[in-house]
Amino acid sequence: MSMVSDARVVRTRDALRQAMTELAEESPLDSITVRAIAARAGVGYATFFRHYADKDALLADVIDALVREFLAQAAPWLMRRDRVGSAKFMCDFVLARLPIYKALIAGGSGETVRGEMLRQTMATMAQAGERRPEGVRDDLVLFQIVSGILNLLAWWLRNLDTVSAETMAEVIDRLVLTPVSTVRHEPPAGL
Amino acid sequence: MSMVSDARVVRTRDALRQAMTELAEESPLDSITVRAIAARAGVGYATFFRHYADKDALLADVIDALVREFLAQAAPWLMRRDRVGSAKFMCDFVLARLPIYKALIAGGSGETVRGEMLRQTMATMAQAGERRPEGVRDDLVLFQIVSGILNLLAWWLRNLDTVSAETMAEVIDRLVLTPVSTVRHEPPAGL
DNA sequence: CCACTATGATCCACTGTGTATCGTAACTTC
DNA sequence: GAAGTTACGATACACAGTGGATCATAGTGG
Repeated sequence: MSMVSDARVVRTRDALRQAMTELAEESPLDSITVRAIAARAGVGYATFFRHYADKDALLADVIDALVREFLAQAAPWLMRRDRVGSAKFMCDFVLARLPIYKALIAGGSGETVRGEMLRQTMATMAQAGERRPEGVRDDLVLFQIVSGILNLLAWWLRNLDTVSAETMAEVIDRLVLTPVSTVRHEPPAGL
Repeated sequence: MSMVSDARVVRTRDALRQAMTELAEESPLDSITVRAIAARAGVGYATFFRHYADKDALLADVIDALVREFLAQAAPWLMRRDRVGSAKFMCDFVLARLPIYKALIAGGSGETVRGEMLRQTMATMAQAGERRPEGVRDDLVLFQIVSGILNLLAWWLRNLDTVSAETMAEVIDRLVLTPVSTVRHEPPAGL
């Protein structure tokens, strides 16, 4: 994929991603400047722009990696049809990486996370040769699954003290996964 | 509420809200400058800051008015227990004000809309003396209703050409309203 | 009618972005 | 290990947008 053989490039980009992650966990995204990122990464200011067009491009790169990690680990769970088990895995996964997910999902850039999650999920499904369920707008279904789960997780991350991962998994199953699975087999008129 | 008797103030604020609305329908929110808003409103640049702390404050004011309008007209529908009818009303309502809702919900500030919608809905319910259903985290329920509907509307506004309002109302009912209503009476263990 | 105050015009300091330049240091390839 | 390539740090700069300040003027409410 990435035809980068120069060790300096790898080092710099890793440092920038790491710096962005750290800063995102410390302060709101809008207040993070390119200068702060470069400083934290121990990298010259101008060097930043040799690797990323702007702050959002770096953030997208960070999110891309996070989503990739999630999908890789989640794949076996999603193969089985154990809905509550899948939901539980997601809750535990987020819980184990609390700071950054709190910053991203509950913070301002849930939009970007959702977009990247949708993109990569579609790509993964396409290469897995998933067949399209007939009579159902499966882009709407996928959108609802991803958005619905991210929504509930966003709420949960702001209410961790009052709701356990087990309970949240059950909620996700009842409010998103099960409803979507029923609509898949018995679509409303018109879809 | 607003203790403003000076006609100039009313005129200026109306002009600013109107200008913000027009510009939001024309271009992405981030690219709208305070200078552009002031110019469009036919108002001096410095005058803007005499009424709003920044661009977001004005946007919040505009959204506040939109949500207020929605809740006022939606109240009768929400009193009845006709879920599909309520969903249909929402779809038609948004459809009748397409440009601004497309800019806000499908655009970048869905977060603000959701927040304002949650705030005002809670306030409305509180003053209507809605009783708290026992054993259910009703803040989670309300959050899910508002977020879920706004999510699906956001998708719909990007796919208006392929899905009718009637179909969308049915989808909203099946994916959000009905699931939430079942969890209300039979909550998952732990809530 | 008059005191009051919102307004328009303009200036300014400040922050952040993104580009350009240049000498130096590090890396890859052979 | 040497040579050629290339990324890097430092710095300067043009530019856009913000938000606060001033002051004469015009509109407003009592």
